[in-house]
Amino acid sequence: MLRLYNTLTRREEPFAPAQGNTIRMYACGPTVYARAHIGNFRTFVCVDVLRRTLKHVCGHEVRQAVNYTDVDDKTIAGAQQAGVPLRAFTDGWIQAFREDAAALGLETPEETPRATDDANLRAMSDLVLALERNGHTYRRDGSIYFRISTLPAYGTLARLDREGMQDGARVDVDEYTKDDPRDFVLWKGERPGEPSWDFGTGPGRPGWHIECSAMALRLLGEPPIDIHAGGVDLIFPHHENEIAQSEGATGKPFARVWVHVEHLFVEHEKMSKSLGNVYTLADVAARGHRRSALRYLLLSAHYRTQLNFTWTGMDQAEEALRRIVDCLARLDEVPPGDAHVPVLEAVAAARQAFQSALEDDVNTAAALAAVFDLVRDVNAAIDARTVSATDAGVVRRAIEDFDRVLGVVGLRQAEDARPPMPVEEIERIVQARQAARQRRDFAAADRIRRELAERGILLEDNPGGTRWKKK
RNA sequence: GGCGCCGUCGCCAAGUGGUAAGGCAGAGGUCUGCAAAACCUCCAUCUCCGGUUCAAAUCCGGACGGCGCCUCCA
Repeated sequence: MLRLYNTLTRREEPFAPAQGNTIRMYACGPTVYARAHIGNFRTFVCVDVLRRTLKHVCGHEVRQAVNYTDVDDKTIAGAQQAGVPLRAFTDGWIQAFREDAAALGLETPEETPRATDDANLRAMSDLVLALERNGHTYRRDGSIYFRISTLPAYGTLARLDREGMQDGARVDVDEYTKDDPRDFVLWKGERPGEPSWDFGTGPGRPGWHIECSAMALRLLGEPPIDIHAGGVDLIFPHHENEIAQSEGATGKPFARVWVHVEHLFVEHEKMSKSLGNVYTLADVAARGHRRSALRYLLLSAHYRTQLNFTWTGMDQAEEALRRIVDCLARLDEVPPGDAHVPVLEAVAAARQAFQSALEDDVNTAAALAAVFDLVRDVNAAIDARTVSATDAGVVRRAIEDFDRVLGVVGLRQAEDARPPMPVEEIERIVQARQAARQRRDFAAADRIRRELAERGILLEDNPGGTRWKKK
């Protein structure tokens, strides 16, 4: 059974869906005003692996919602600068996000709502009005605020200490007037030059926190939902406020388990525009790295530890992934025959270790170790000629199953299937080189290999023939 | 000021009471026309100091070092 760390209780807990076999999960998605960076994607990749673990290791159904925040200060400012309507502006960044997500092998969630869709705005307005009826709000200059003093449980998730947090804490300087600095806005009153909607609250636009509460409740059904996930920085105030809104309106707990992914650092520093270390997928690709290697790197550490992104780390990830893919390629050249018990045992041991690792709070680092243990055993067996095509199928299926969760091997294979030059040309050249080798014209053979290497293609001469692969 | 996390081999990273997984890099060897791939062997006592225990990287206390949150942020 899966054990998951719950931020609410600060401990690992056995996890099962509240009702039936379906997990209802919400994860906070991107604000679509720019290209998402690799730190954003660490969170999304980890949530993707959690999703896949729930499906393929635990055998649950998953109903997941991930939102696009397409209205806030940044998107409004961006649209104004670009001189295009807000919707057109955010359309472009949503498209960019989807491309990057696909390149990283992220599965598409069942629901990907946009905050500014009418159904969602209506849900937000209804939620605000429910809070108003329950006495949790006040109005000021056309805006509606949540009064946290009306909810004694406020601060439970973030473990806020009412006394201790005064000194040294930076004061929230908001353009809107609030009774208590920690009160937060639910609905921002209409302002010139800003988009505005009115579904009963009065004209304006939603505050940031309300969209997640409203869309989670609308799309995932009766609270509590099973899992709510996001980056650690969202614990406060975003998730704390989501809880306040949902529970203030419904009177029921909002989410059973809160999962938070630690931050990605770059060369030991927090990513920031002023340091110039905010990288996107395009930046990583421009350095000659595969998306699969980035996904691998993001999975190589446990999701609750800070992960330090470095370019040498990317190099190491490329090599590690190559080891798995090369092993798979060797399996293709194994002779037919019956199964060998030691191979089957190695596969069984790996499956067991892999599952245990993921059930232990999604320990991807340990799960990867199980994969590499299998790779070593299989390679040794291939050298000892004790692997048949029958065994190869068993091994391949195991690694395919592992990759249903990791999502990294298939990604790499797909990338490598698109070499920098036409496949037919590569194969023609390889054949020409084979002919040279037959004539024992090794000078020519080596020259051809060198030329291909310069064009990004590496050759491996094996007993069964020559294999080419992308550098 | 308050709350919290971390410090494991050159690099990355599991392990959280029973005597240090895995990956990358490195050294030697086997195989190979060469190379690659692969295999075999080698390569740490866990920041430091005390304490608890038959037994600690793992628990407790302290020191040093790094980091996060309390503000928009994945």
